[in-house]
Amino acid sequence: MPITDKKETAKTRILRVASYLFYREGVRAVGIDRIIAESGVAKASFYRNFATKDDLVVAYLEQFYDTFMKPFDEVKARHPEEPVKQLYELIESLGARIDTPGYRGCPFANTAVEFPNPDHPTYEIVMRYHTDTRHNLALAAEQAKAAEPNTLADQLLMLFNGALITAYLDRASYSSEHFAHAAKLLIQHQLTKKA
Amino acid sequence: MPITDKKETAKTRILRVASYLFYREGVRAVGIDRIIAESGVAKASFYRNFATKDDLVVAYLEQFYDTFMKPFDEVKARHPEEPVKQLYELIESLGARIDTPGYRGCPFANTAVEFPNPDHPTYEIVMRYHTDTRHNLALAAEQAKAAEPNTLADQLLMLFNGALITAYLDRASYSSEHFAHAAKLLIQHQLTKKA
DNA sequence: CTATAATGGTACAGACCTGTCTCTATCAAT
DNA sequence: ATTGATAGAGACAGGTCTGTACCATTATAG
Repeated sequence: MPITDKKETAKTRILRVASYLFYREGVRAVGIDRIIAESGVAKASFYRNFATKDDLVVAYLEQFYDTFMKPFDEVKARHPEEPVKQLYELIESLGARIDTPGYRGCPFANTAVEFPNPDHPTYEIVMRYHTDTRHNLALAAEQAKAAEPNTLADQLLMLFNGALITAYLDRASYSSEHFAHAAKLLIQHQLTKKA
Repeated sequence: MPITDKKETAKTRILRVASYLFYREGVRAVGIDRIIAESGVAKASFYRNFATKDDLVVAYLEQFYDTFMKPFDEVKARHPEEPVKQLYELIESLGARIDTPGYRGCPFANTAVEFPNPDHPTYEIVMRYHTDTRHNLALAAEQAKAAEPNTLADQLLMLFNGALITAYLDRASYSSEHFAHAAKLLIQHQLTKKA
């Protein structure tokens, strides 16, 4: 096996190019041939690293899973004893992600729209992303002593998903300030409410 | 030209079957051959009524456009002098739509995900749906004397889109009560706030 | 230097997709 | 009954897609 990793390996190159194209143009719209051409890789090399296109799509989502979950760990580490601050920073984090150039919506939602069949290999990771996100939100809400942590988690998740898709559909009608303001309103209402 | 319409014409049959399949399985996933087979129509008849598949997709979205815009007219007619009631009934209307069996997300958002290219023929109607919805919300917010009508419209649109996509991605984490409650909270905050 | 593993290039098979074409059958109006 | 519009059935072309096979090339390990 190779010791040096100076040159980017074929597998990582494929995954990088595929992620870029899948996210920008959609999974179904981007064919294997295009990925091979733009990553400068042989077709055989592709199929040696990914048995099927679906396997590549799952790997693409796994990457985003890590990216999307990291903020939860980060805010927990940064403010271990301040759950409300955790929630607020999660809001900032999502707003920043949306304001990033090249933003094209939520890759999990997008993939679920392209492959609605629960038998599809992508179904599992989309659900995992969603339930984990909801679980983390509920945990923070509970520690923040929200009156109804699950209600708050559901509402925040709804608003998060709404921000993600609205900013994608029509940039002009989205504002990170309006989003953050609405989210904080939902949080504050749950904190001042009697359980 | 035919006088009687007793038998469903080929065009409406195609559109009905295509709408069902496009909405359930996605536009790219459903081919012309399948639509022809399931609507019991000849291929020539199909292309006599729709020059291309894209034309059919646009017709499919036009149908949904009417469906999605109707509630705005209805609530306005029902409560012409009560804009807050209009907003509340719009919330109810959306919740009811989501709770309908066979619900599979927002057809406009779904199509935009499948065809992100602004040059695609579907782009225009998706934008039209979105801007019209936002405009109608802002109008009601203004008449309700919201402190910042455009802010409220943006936030409601975000929450509406979020409810639509969240209910699609994970039915278990969606609740029409939680949605309605969050929406009413945003409205009430804008009504009690000083301009 | 040699052996081994990873890679590039490319042709190809089989399926599916959109769209065109021809021919035949039906049906309503005159 | 004849005519003209509408519709069904299906072959076919040209392209694209996924996935396989074969062979030459490069680079690294021993």
